[in-house]
Amino acid sequence: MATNSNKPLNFIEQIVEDDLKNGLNPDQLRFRFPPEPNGYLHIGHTKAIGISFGLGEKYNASVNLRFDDTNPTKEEQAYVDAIKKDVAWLGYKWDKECFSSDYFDQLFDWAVLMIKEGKAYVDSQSSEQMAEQKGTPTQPGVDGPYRNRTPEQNLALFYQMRDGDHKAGTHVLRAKIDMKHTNMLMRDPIMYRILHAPHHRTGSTWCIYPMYDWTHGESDYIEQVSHSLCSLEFKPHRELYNWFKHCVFTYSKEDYPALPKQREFARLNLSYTIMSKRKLLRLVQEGVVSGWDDPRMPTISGLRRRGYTPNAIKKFIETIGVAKRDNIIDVSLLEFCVREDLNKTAPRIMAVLDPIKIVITNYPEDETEFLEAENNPEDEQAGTRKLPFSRTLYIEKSDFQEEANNKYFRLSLDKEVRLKNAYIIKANSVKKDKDGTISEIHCTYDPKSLSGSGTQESLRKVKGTLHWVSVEHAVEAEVRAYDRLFLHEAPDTQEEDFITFLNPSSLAKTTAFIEPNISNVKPNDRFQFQRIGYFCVDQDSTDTTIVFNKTVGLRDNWAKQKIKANPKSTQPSKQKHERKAIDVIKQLGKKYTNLPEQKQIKVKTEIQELSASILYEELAPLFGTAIKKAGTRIAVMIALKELLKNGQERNAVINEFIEKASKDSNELLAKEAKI
RNA sequence: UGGCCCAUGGUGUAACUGGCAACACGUCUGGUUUUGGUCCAGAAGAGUCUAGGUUCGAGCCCUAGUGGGCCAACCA
Repeated sequence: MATNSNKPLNFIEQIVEDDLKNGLNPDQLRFRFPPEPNGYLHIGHTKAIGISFGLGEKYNASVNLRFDDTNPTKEEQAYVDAIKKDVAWLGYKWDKECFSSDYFDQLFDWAVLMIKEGKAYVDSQSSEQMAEQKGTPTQPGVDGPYRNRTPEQNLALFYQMRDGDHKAGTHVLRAKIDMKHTNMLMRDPIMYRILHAPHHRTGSTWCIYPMYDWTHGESDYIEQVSHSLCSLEFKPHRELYNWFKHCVFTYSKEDYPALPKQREFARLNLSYTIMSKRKLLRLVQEGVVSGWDDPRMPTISGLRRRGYTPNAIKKFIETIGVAKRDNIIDVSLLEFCVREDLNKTAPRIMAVLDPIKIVITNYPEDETEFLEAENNPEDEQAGTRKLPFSRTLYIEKSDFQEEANNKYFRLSLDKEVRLKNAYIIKANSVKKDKDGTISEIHCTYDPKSLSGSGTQESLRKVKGTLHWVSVEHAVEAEVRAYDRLFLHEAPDTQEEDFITFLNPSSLAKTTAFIEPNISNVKPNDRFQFQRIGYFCVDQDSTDTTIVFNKTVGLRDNWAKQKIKANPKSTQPSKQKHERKAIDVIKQLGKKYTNLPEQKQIKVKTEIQELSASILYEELAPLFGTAIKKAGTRIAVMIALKELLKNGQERNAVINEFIEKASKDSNELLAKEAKI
């Protein structure tokens, strides 16, 4: 596998490398992505997917897709299917498709062994009672009344639980660990609960279901996963993960010789959006969005429908890195990644979103010309197409102002502008409605200025180039433009209900006029509407109306300039001089390292004395006692820091110090090196 | 009155395990351009949460503090 040797390793890769160095056989490397099928995958999952599958690719190791399906009340086959579709769409290939429910028998057998060993017991209290005995993070728990049932009693009850003899909530199986443990999860965690609910895979076979902690690690173990990677909030679970892991290892080390290792990374947070399945589900259920695949959703299916590409998403995940500190990544980075990809691949077309009519008065009434246009200037293979041009055209309303200053590169009266792939035109007059709104712009064109014709006129430079579309030939289409779903940068972190931060105008539907070369488009086809942004064909398109989703706008420096107030002040760093002085000392130290060992001690003292004495001489007048007391280099540091708070001439003083110190020290070093 | 984790430009990640804090996005300049896109060239912006300590030398090691996060579901 081609590993990027010059790219620094993230801390997880570091761990893998260390394990390999310490004797782990590369063949034993195995990873897994373990979603619960209770919702759709979102961009946050993509990070987890990218980490585990990325490791799989890097080390040529297999990666399982495992559905953590231990809670039948929340899980559905439909989610399983959606998840598989999303992972496959991203371009990852899993080795085995696994289900935690496949291990229910094995888990049960192990639980029986644990009961026999006295490591698990049946508790028959209410959840409230158990919660009370559990204590709090700051207070230890106490043992419950059923904690010392005999293995025989426990076993009998456990079988009854399995056989459906008890109602939900009456009994649970608990691991017997330590009710006073500082880690709450170790205070006799529940392993099984009774749930008379059908499971999407095991049907009504079971009425007891294992809990996350008593399933996840064991599933890793059964699949012989080497590195079980999850997000930071599972860190406290690691201790329990290891406890269970060692229990089952004693029962099955012949069958499953290797022990998995759980490691945790910080999950992804994206600005202006939420990343919790529960909250996303609420948006769907309350009809805030049209579904899990609404293009405003941060779900993979939403991003797909919005026009994002797997490449763009992968690039994004690669760029954000992996670490352990909380983070909020700005959406602008995601947007950069799609633009970068789409710029290279999306064919360009002309589309006018907010039209105003122009009439080219010196162009023949019923003539139509077909002009040649490049499909993608970034891709020579993309070829060209023909664009119909006629006397009456639409241009963008925002591309015309009756009067404008010369910062405005677009069309205004008596000014010239080029129509992309066509002619240079000049605006002569406007026609207005009774209420004063402009209904038509009357222009004249320069017939010799046709793009690509090679004439002198065609080579003339004009400031602006506009996109346009022939009124007669244009195709109408619905365009859906999206904005961030939330107005708050981090709606997840706020006390208030996240719903209150919804952006009321996150969706804007308009009718656009588009060049006619779009008759054969199909859903998911992506285009660049020139000068506007990237758009893709939505699945809602019909035979009569095409629907486009706006993926992302082009970068727009013009819009920025208009908004811009004033840039920040640029203050040079105040401490430049001080830093430089410190660097000199460091450099002297470095050179000293290169000396033979016997000389180091001698030179070291000399350097110290030297720098101290220089500073003393130069700075004592300014600082007096602080410096006088100091006989070592540390005093130099102190003095330099003091400088920060004092007089004006310090820069000159320090400059002198730097010069003198380096000169003298270098001489000294040179001399010592020679001797 | 606990345990665990984390702290580096505006954002996100680096820093070869101690040697002049780098990369990407974003921002700003200039150039090219028939997309105010792309591309090219350049700039500004942090001295690494604070205070001590170890060291010739600390973002990296030690101590204490501060700030943030996670942990008390028969959820995962």
